[in-house]
Amino acid sequence: MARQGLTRDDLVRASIELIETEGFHAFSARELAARLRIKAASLYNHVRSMDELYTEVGRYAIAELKDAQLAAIGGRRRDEAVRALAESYYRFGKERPELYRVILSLPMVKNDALRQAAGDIVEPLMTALGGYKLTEAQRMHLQRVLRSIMHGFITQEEAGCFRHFPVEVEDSFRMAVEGFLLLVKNLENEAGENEHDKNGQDGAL
Amino acid sequence: MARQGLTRDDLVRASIELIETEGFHAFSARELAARLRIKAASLYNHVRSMDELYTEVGRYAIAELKDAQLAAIGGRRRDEAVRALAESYYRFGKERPELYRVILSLPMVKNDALRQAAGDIVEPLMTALGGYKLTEAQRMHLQRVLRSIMHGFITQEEAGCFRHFPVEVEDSFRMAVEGFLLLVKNLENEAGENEHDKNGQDGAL
DNA sequence: ATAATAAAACTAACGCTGTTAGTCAGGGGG
DNA sequence: CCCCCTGACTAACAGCGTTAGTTTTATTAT
Repeated sequence: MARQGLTRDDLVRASIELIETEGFHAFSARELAARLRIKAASLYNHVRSMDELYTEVGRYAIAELKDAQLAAIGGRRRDEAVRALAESYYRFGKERPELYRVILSLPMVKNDALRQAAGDIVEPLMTALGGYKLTEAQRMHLQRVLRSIMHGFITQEEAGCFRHFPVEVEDSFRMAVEGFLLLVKNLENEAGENEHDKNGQDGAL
Repeated sequence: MARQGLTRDDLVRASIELIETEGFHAFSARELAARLRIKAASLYNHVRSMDELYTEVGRYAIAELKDAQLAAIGGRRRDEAVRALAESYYRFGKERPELYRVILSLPMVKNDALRQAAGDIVEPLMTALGGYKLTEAQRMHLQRVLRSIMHGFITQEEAGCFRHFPVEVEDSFRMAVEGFLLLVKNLENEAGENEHDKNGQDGAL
């Protein structure tokens, strides 16, 4: 009615706020519209579908996560960089669970924008791994390993899978990260040995 | 109409089949009812809610996963047991993705039946870790670590997060498992050293 | 065998979801 | 100044889970 000059970006911002405050499940066309003092149908003047809007929130979430990770790495290198990265990832999942849920539920497949955004999550990881003497292939594998560890921890803790044992989840997580560093060192050492006897790609792992 | 003598179990079975064949998203009251040649409202003669039915499917999925893991362990011990367990977990996620999705989406929190079922997933892991010289607390932590790795890999691969790099996902997974074994051995050795100088709980990790 | 009861199906409806079509009003450019 | 486009509106559709109330059927008891 009052023609308040809403933009597509306003919808995205309102969606983010709605999801972060009221939670994942509260995201609906009519609820979002109500917050913008608009009827649900009017949303479609700015956005093609609710899905598109949700995807936009996902891109924001990914960007936030990426920034947090890059900030965590800062000037750190090697183990310190990895530890800081892992901790920031873990914190993001705990402190902004709804945003992280959005990332989880994004169907990265068959969506170009999201596929590109997924690359944004990879980047800080590859940066953190850049300080080690590794092949590019090893870095790719290790990036997946570390990401799986971090991702696995957050989702399972949030799902309540970690409540049956009376030991601290953060300690478990730290142990996982230290284990990862062990693996990295092991691969580094193997490479060093192979430099002597030119054994090529057939390391123990 | 024809009173075909449907049982609650029939609904669960039909739900499982519906989800496994048509996929996660196709699970709806009316679709399920149609397959049973029944109207949606009639489902409520056998089940309190769709949520309850969905939870039942989840319990089935967890039981299947547990069985697969126990079978994989078989008579194996230590590293062999862990490798077999990890591989069977990974296979389950790839071969029955819809069932695994169900497990993922179960809100384990605030549901006693599911909390108990969650314990079923832990059991084989603890069994596989039983062969190592570890404290009970270490086993609990390590169980979480391994579970996070396996879980993280499956979910991320299914979400399409692993497509940006041209290296085999299975190789990454194997690297992760071998890294986990490295961690386990490291903890075992520390324990051995501490037996000499009675250093107590303050290991390097 | 027949009457009573309980179980399982039905229809109709409610409130919610995303979405579309068609309508009306108001501000900016020719 | 008028026109027109944009952004709002209302009404409606198809789908969702779910409830109430009704009818049919099968079993059980007399």
